Amino acid sequence: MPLSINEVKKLLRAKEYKLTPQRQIIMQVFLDIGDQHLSAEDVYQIVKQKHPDIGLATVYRTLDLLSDLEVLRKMDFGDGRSRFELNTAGTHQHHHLICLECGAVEGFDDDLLDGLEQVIAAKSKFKIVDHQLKFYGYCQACRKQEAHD
Amino acid sequence: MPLSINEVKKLLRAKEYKLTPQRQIIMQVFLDIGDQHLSAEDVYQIVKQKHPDIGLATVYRTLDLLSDLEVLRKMDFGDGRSRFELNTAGTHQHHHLICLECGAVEGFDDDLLDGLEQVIAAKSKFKIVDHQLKFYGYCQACRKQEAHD
DNA sequence: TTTGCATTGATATTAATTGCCATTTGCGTT
DNA sequence: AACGCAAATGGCAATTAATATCAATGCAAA
Repeated sequence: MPLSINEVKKLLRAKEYKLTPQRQIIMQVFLDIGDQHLSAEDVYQIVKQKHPDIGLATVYRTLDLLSDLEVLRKMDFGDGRSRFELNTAGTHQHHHLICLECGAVEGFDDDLLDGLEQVIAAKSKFKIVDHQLKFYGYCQACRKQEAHD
Repeated sequence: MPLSINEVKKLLRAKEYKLTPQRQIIMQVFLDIGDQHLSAEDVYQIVKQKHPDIGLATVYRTLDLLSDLEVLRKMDFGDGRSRFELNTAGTHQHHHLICLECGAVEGFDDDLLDGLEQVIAAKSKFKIVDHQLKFYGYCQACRKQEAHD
């Protein structure tokens, strides 16, 4: 499902939230930028270019809200700040390769774990609704510069 | 390999580090406590009971050092602070179930992904050295209180 | 013992995020 | 179309984890 602003609006309304201009502007950033992951500060900088009067607190609040709605997905790459990206769950799962040298993050898609959720759920008492998989290693650029093989 | 203080000492010496009393005390916390994950603050509080003169900065430095040595493993559960636990890599991989309601974290072991690393490595240009898998859901206690099924 | 260097502990600092609150705005109701 | 009110916003203060700084300490080798 290629998420549109209107669909986001419906999701908001369903939980008694409003689609304010600020929320729309922030949402549009993700729709425009595609499958990239952005920090709150990233979003703030992008948004400020055309809308200098938007507040950083609003950016944080909106990102949290959109994450609650599962429109965005909040991620943590271990560098102290959260990243957000469009949640494309349902179609395929998005995972990440993180370079231990330079911190670069590369995404990749795979469905291999969909079955695994049920296995784990059966073993534990958890009702599992989502999962996140991260691989750590060395990216191509860093492998060339230093001997990591 | 059931890690002992002596093995840690060897690892330290191999990289020209010393096994200071503070480092030994902090390491012992993890050896005593078993497979639990602790935040830096947790470790600080535990250590202070018997050794009130130990500094928080030393705790942070030691946890980082032991993580570099791969004696500990630094983890992020998305609540803003890092956790550390004994690294049992080599035997089996340790993963986590995180409750979205109360934040409880439960560990579980599984080898299912060992083969997957090679598949991903082949598809990407990364040299993969580690991975981390987290499942999000609702723990048994929270499932009883609210309807999450 | 003396010198050198890693380590430590206290404190200051940084940086991300959240809290607070007065003001504004969207939106259903008149 | 104007009203009323809760929701939302923006600016800034406060919080919190983590790191940097630096003088003092302590261990190891000469």
